[in-house]
Amino acid sequence: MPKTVNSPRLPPTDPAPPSAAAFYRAEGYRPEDSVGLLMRRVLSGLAHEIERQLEASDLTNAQWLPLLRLHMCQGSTVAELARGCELDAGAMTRLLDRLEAKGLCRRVRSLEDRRVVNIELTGEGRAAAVGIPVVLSGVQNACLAGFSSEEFETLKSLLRRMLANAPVKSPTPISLIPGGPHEA
Amino acid sequence: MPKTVNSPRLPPTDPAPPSAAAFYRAEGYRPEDSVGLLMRRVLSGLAHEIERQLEASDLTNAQWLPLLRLHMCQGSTVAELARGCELDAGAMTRLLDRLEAKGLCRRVRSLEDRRVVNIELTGEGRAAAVGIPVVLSGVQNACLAGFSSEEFETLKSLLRRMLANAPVKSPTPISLIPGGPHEA
DNA sequence: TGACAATAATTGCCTAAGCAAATACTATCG
DNA sequence: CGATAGTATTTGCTTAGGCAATTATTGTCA
Repeated sequence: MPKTVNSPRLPPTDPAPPSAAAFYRAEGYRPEDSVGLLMRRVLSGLAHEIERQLEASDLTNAQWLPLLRLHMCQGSTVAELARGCELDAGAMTRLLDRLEAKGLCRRVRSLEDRRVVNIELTGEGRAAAVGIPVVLSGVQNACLAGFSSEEFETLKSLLRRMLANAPVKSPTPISLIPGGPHEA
Repeated sequence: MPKTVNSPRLPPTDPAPPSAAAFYRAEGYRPEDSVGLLMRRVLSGLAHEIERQLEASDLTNAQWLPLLRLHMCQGSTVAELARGCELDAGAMTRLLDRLEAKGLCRRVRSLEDRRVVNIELTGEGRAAAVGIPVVLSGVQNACLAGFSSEEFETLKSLLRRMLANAPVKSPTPISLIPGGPHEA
C-alpha cells in the first residue's frame, strides 16, 4: 500500500473513487505517457485526413456526423440531431445554418408541433452523404494498418470500458426504443 | 478476394494504401462501431471532467497544456509553445493573451532576437501549474478503473501504432535534443 | 379558461482553433 | 552596404462549441 506521504496541500481534487486505477502519479507526471494526449493526437490526425478527403464534398469535420445521421434518418429535428451528435442546441442551429447555406439541407416547420423544425436533406445533401461512409471507412482502415482482428476488437473494448468509467454526462440514457418517445 | 462489385461511382477517395486494414466497409457503415467516435466520446468526457476540476484554478481545458509546458521549461517562446501543443501560432498568441489577462504569465521581449517574445510564468501561474498533474493523474486514473497493467500498456501501444499510421503532420520530427537548438 | 411549467429553436456573448495577411526583425547573398 | 529571403509574432476572418437568455408554442393543472 503506497503511503499518503506525497500530497503537499495541493488544489482541491475529487477524492479518487476506490476503484480508480493508479497508473499516473502527480509527481513526475509526463504528458507523453498520457492516454488522453495520445488519443487527442490520433483524433486530430484522423480529423485532418477526413476533412481533407471531404473537402471535395464541401463538408467540414464538424458537419459530416449530422449529415450522416440525417441520411440514416436518425433524428430530423434540431434537438434530436443535437442530442445524437452530443452537441449544444445552439451550436446545432448554427451548424444547420451553414449546411442550409450550402444547399445540403432545408428547414421545414412541423405542422403538428409548431415549435419544432424538421430538417430534410436536399438532393445534394443526400449525394454528399453517401460519400461520407466511404471516407470514414478508408481513413480509419488506414489508421488501423497492421492491426489484427483481435487487436481491433481489443481496442474497441478498452475504449468502451473507458467510456463506461466516465461520469454520466447525458442524463438521457439514450432511448431504447428506436425513434424515441417523442410523439407517443 | 472480394470482388470490386460494390462501388457505384462514389466520390474521390484516396486509393487505400496496400497496408490498410479492412475493418470498416462503406456499405452498412455504423458510426457506433467507429473507433474515431469512441475516442471522441472518451476524450470529451475526460476534457469535461478535467475542466470541471481545474475551474478552481481558473484554467480551461485548452490552457493547461501550455501552462504545464511552461512550468516544465519546455519552450518559452510563442512559436515553441505552439509547436509543442500542436497549435497554430495565432491561436497560441490569443491563448497567451487570455493567460496573461488572468495574471498567470507575462510576455518578455527577447533582447538577443527582438522578434521573439519569451513567456514567463508568474507566481500565480506556477501555483496553478503544480495543480495540473494532480488533476490529470486523477481523472485519467479514474477513467482507467478496472484496467490491468497489461491492458493499460496494450492501450497505449495500440494508440501509438495508430499515431504512427497517421500521415506525418508536423514536418518537424521533434528535436532529439531536449531543450532544442534555439540558443546555440 | 387562465396561470404556469416545460419544451423547441434561436440569438448573444465567450473561448477556441485554422488560415492568410501584415508587421517587425534577422540573416544572407551579391 | 543594400536587396532579399526567412522567421517570430500579431491580427482579421472564418468555423466551431458551450452557456445563458429570449421567444414561440404546447401541455398541465386549478
